[in-house]
Amino acid sequence: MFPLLLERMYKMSLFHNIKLKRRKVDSRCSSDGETNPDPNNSSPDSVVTLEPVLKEEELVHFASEFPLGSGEGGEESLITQSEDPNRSPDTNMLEEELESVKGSPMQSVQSPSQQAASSEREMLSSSSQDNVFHDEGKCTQEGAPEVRSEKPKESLEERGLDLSASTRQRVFIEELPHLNPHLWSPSSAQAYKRHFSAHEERPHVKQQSVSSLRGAPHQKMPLVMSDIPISGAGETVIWTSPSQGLQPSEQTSTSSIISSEIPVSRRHSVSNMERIGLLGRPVSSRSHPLSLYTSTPTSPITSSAPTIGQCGISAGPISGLSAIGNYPSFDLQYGTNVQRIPFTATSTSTSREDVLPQFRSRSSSLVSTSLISWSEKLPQPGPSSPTQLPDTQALNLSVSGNGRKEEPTVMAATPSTSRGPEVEEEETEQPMVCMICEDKATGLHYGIITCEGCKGFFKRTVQNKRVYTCVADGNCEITKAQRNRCQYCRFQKCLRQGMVLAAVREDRMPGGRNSGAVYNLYKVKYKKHKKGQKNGQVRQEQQKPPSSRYPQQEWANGQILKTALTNPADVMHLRHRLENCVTSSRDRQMPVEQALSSITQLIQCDDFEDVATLSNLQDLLSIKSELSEKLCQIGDNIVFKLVQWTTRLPFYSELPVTVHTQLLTHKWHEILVLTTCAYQAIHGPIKGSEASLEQDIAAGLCRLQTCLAAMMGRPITLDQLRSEAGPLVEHLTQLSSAFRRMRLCIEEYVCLKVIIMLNQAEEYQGQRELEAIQERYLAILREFIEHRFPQQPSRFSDLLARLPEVHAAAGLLLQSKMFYVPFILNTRISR
DNA sequence: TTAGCCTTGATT
DNA sequence: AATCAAGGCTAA
Repeated sequence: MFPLLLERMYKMSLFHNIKLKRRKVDSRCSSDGETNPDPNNSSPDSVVTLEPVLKEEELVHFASEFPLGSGEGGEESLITQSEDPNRSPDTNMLEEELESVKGSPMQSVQSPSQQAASSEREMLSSSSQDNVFHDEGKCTQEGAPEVRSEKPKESLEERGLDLSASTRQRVFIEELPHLNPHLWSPSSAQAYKRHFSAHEERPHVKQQSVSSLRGAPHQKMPLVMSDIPISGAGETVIWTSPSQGLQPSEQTSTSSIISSEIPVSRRHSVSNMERIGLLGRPVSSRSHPLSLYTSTPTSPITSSAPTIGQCGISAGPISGLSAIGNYPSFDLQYGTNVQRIPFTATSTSTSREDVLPQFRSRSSSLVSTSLISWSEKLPQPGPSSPTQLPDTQALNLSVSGNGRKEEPTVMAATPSTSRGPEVEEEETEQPMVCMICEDKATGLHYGIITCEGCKGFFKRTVQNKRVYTCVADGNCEITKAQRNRCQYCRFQKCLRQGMVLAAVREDRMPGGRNSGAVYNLYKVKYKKHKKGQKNGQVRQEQQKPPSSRYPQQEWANGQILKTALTNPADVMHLRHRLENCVTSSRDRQMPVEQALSSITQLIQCDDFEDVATLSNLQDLLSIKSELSEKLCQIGDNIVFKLVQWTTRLPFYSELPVTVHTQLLTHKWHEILVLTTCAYQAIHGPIKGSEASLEQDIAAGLCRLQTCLAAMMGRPITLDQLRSEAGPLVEHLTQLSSAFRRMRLCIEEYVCLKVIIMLNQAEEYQGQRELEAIQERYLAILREFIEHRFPQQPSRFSDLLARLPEVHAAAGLLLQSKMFYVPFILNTRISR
């Protein structure tokens, strides 16, 4: 994996060079001399000395021992970086890996500091385009705005954020045991494999069923989360966020592998690549974000009474940063020992066959490929998630057993149409279909596969900074026949599907290829690129959001919102105060262009349909697998998408991973509720006959009944369903209905989502930081609403007033542990 | 304004 | 030389 990474870095440098070449005319590319303020800077000296090398241990981070977190905050390093004495890289394998990525594009491998230094130049090409917005209103004729550098990056410590070394090494999802479905059952690694690295897997590996890898059979049909037994040797994948603080001295101690693989002459380039980076994610957290856990049973499951299928993320209390401390409770709950096993080629290929059977048959290179692919996928921001990639595409990206790569075929279907198993594309050359209008596609354009028409449309829109308006409700269908009816919706779809603004060249230079930075934003990679590169990790243009410019006002908003979220009873009072705030701050509004641009960013981050629906529900219903497995798949899905979304957020890099962890920990269920209900409201069937709420609820229960019966393989009475899921369905339906009535639009939804997540009730060190960001999005949302719905002066506060309902429904969801319910309620409209 | 076809130029 | 994804041109 190591050379693979290096090769990628080298590639990055090549792309970067192009970029420089292309952009050097731009005089604004100037901030290179900026010192790096980030104390996390893992390699400031590498930037200066152009010495890119990373210590191998840093690149190949394996924790061989994981203390189970004794402290409340788990402050001791959770990941001990130990050299595995058994680790002797198979040279052939490594070379295979290297070979397999020849010609591959760079991936974002960057230290946190590099990010600070990186975005300036790279963002220039997109910054002005980011200001294109897509609603009525003026367009930004002034041209490119300056790179947002008015907010000098304070050191994170100065910002009161915990950046102790151990904290920096903290695990991301690892800190969310209840959020981490991998802690639920042994099937997790397999499930993650499906999600993350199916693209690279060899077919024969894919075939392995999870259950066949298990030990003892389940004692009984698991129905509730706490019923899911972990009764066999299994494994759980945990994301880790390994060390970020590489010392320059360490970095110079290049391993022989590095020296041999990267000619000295290239190191400059590699270093440049590091420096420019892509979207500013730490090298280390990118490189090896996971390790494996195994679970072995120590006692029979102590189950609660059988009840309607519940799935879940731990039933235990949500405890945020002290999540590590949850592991013991997890153990207790499930009667298992959790043994952490480093996920390394050596460990999987040598002695731990019994524990990691699913990887046993894989070559170490494949394991490392998976590892790398994980690391590439997880922490990088981008407007679409890898889960979007159809499994069939993943299959096409698999490598053959001897490590040689097969030519990946670009899928032409939209994520929504390509998810199903129906899209078998094998060698048969199916005509490519435009991901926007389904016309005949002519290739990859601006990051996705489109027809000439949509390509040209996108180009014209961006180049001319055109602004469109939808005369309807912003949900126009875009097909070949109708694509010219609504430019607004067409362009929105372009963004949603992942077309990259930055790919439209400011300098209009024809020909050539795009820079790596731009290329890395692509959802689909160049056909020529080899399998390892292809898993469409799309990153979004990283535009440093401006610092909060409205401290007082927004602070007030934040306080009000917080109260609203925690004390629903005060909504009326809050609404009144909010309205005061809104009116009293009119003179401080952010420019509408900025608001719209930020919203566009959020929309790009948010793969709405993907996050709001279960793509493989049909599979879940039909496949004869154990219920626990199905539930875990759902859980995997949920968590993965949530994490993906988080990492793509524009402000992701503004907060330490630990904070994001905390945010997700506390808010995942509300986000889930908001997402699914908003989806239902926005994309659901138009209730022409104005079905009553009761009818809607009844319909939802019926659907639930059907799905559950199919999943569980036995009928369920409506009474049982009603008693156990009734209130939840009611709440969700009510919320959807309320959103639908007010015609919630996607712009509002993406803002609300961020606002909800950033609303942390409890105090902690970085509170102010969060509030600042939240307030920014409150201002953005308010601005948007005032602009888009000027005739609805109370819409902003009305919208916020829905949040307590989200809170309540989410509470029910958590309580019920039936996290799939909102998805099932959505499925009839998603399929 | 759209979209099909052409030119361009870096990469393979 | 072929490929591919940029931008350009122009008839409709």
